Amino acid sequence: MMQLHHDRSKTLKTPVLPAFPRPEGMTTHDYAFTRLRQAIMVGAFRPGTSITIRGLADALESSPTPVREALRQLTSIGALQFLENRRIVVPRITPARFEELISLRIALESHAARRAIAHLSDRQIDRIVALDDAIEMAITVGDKAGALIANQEFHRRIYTANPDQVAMPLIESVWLQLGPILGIAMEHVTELYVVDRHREAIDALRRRDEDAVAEAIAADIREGIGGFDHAAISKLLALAG
Amino acid sequence: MMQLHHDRSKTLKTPVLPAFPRPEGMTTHDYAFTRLRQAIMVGAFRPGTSITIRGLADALESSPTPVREALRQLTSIGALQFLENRRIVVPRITPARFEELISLRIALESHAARRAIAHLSDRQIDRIVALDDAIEMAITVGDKAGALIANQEFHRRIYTANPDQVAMPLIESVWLQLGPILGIAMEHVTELYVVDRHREAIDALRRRDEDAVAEAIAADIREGIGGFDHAAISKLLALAG
DNA sequence: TTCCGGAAAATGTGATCACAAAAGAAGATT
DNA sequence: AATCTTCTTTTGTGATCACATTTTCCGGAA
Repeated sequence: MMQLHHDRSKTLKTPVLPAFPRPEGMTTHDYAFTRLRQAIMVGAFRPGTSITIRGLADALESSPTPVREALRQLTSIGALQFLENRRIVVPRITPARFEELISLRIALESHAARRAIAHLSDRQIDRIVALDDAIEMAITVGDKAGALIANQEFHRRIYTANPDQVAMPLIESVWLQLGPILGIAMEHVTELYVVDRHREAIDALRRRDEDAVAEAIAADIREGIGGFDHAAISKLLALAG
Repeated sequence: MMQLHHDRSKTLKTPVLPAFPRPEGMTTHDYAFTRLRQAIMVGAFRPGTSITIRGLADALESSPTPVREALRQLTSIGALQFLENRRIVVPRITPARFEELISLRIALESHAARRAIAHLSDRQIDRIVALDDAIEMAITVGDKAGALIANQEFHRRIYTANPDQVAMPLIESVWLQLGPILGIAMEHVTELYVVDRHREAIDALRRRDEDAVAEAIAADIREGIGGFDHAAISKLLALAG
């Protein structure tokens, strides 16, 4: 494998991806997929951005085959879209679609939280509290991306406590679909609010109170990214073409 | 494009897929994806079945590249699994995982039904009733696969009435994950029950009664495939290796 | 028979290339 | 200036091949 390949040495039009080193033994395809996925999840792409296979292959210093596979996978989970004319784009979001995504997030995540409660040990809950501290730390430092990732990890840690859980991939699909608009929002919001319902969720977890946990998670989503109303989303989308 | 390629003319170990003609203009990749997806959805594959890229490429009379893309997409939605040793298999199901999937189906589909109600016209409801008639017809004739597909179409038709709906792909992901065990169940169930809550759901739709619709859908799932309890699933899985 | 080791076959991976379709650029026509 | 036409470039698609890893097979030793 690993033959030489010629760099096309052109100016890359492809957006710069947050780089991360390629773990030993990871396939080219998997690397491309993971890196793209991460980039979309944290809002590195704008809605409507068009992607080219060869451009990405050059950026990742590989060839079209594994990149195309990665892009295809990303379309399967709603992160990208292959249009009729065979162009590849980051899906555009309408206010209505945005509201559907938020509503779906609430349904999925409150469900996942309920199913996880029985599996959460006190020790695990302590580790989740630590994560919440990390979030507030990132916020005070002003590290938006860091806060975002830590926040996702906070939610993920709760839901995946259930070893037989099957909802996490679907939840992440929704996160991916919200990624692009999240990127826009982050740019236009100068200061980060510290309003979250994490403490409330944690208390409810400690009490093993299903309804309270579900309500705290729902409120957290509603008041977080879900807090953008119809008009705000329209404005954001207009600002970013 | 469309160069010649040599048929390896061997006995194909790959399970026979329900054939369907390739629509004009559809790419090889898309054809492979659609056909495999359909096959898995109706239970044509057993849990644990292993798949090979070249085998499928031969069966579909194409080459590894587009087939691999299709398989990769199917893994993204939980229909297949690439193992560590790079083998591709239909995921195995444990009773606990089965229960999680059913529970997730209920959460997702009752949510999708709620969000669809406002968009359903009386005319659309009439068409859904016709679909329900088709299901009962298929059942009396003994056409299991037909009944299954019509049943899925019944659900899909309701949820997709909402034009901004985003849950359908996730719901189909869950259907795909249930497909293999559904295939086993269909083999070991000699007679088809006609117990469904479709009439109840339709009446609730007509009344635009959100809670009643959600409850009817939930009951339909619980008493349908969801009706298999822990013991029954274990038995089914044991019967089919 | 059982277990081990090495050869042979099968299989996933990824780079490359030819092809077709789409997009973009440039010039002519209205 | 706007629109259409033609040529060039870009881009997605899919077949093919070389390579590395894994699996399978088979013969010999315990």
